[in-house]
Amino acid sequence: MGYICDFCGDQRSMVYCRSDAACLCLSCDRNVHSANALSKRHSRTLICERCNSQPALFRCFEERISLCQNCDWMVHGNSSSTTTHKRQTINCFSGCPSASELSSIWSFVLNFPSVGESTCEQELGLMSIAENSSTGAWGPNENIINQSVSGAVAADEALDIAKSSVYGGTSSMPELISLPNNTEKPVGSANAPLSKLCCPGTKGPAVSGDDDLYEDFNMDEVDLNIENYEELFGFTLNNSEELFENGGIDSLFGTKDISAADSNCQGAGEEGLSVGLVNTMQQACSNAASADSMMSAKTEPVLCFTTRQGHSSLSFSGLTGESSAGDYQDCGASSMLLMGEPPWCPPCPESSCPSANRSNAVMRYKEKKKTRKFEKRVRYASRKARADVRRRVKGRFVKAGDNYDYDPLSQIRSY
DNA sequence: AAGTTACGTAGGTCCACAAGTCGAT
DNA sequence: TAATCGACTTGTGGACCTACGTAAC
Repeated sequence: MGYICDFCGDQRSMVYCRSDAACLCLSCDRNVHSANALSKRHSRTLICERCNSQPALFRCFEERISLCQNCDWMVHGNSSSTTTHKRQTINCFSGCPSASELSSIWSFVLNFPSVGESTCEQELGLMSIAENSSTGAWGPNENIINQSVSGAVAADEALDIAKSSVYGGTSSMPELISLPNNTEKPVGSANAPLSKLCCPGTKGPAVSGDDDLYEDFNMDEVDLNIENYEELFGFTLNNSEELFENGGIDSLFGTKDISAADSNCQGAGEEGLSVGLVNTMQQACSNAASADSMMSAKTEPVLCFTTRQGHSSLSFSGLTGESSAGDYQDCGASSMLLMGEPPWCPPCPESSCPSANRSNAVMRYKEKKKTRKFEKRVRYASRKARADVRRRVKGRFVKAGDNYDYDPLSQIRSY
């Protein structure tokens, strides 16, 4: 993936296709994605002009550059001179838009090469560009993010963000939408505000105190029972720790139910806080953390659902300061969240897309897990030192003084 | 082609106990 | 507020066991 079109290897790539994990020039993009009805549904966006490998999420007016989540943070997250840069979210598109249509949604891109009109628009009868309409998406003004604005974004705004950023078109708005709100906090920021998940049915905007934050997500208004978790997450959990640490494929992509929250969560209950939480999904999303990235996090990641006095929130955890943003972006699945398209809101209503995404996710997960296995990190050297010299019976530790069949020091048996 | 068996691989579990954590005093 | 104490939890590695996938028959 990079500067040159992955398909023709000739032209400069301009578009990133999440489904294909490919960088394409506009011409190839049209060719590839006009091939069939499924490929037409691939959502694409511009390529980050900084790293040339990730889908861009924001357009910085000052820098005149399109940036992915990670690069956006690199550019705007640390320098006080750039934190106030105004930025516009970059919409995804699908179908086979013409150059002029692309220009209309990405007005900041001055010269779209003409790629000719394909017939697929007519065939499709619609084109699901996330337009800057007044209702379903951000208008130009609405798109502007000023980083000086802190923390949470109002629910309606978040909904609009999701609508415009996740996927165009009018069909199948997800029941729960992640907020691609990326810019406020760095990786592992301990006090990051809860990211908010909003639902189309939620009531009006609530800007932001912590309490308001909970108000945006009202359990009474969201059909979020246990049966819906699979729909919600794209997978179901039995134990979040199992999910993230042990990483059983079944627990991630399979059919287990949510039956027990992590003990870390359970201990957090106060004042109706049913399940505790550790960090925030915002952190996960803001660092382009994919599911498997989070799974590979080195410290106890937790997925928790919280309710407090009728207010609810949802959070992922597992990102710590020792994990750089780049760590989360180098994985294939990152685009899922980078695109503002969480696994629980498939971009297309048909079942084919989720299944394809799912198989891709499984494949990426397996590869990641394979690699991760050999990266075990010892947290306490002293404990390792003890374990290394401990006497055992068939691999198990034995009480001091008991017979043993293996002594790491002497390699002899006591009987 | 379908079913059975053998084999390899991956991951979970078990054990004891020092070190760490946390609440009570 | 700081110090101390006790109860509880965590983490560590090697061997074993089980589940799963693949190949051969």
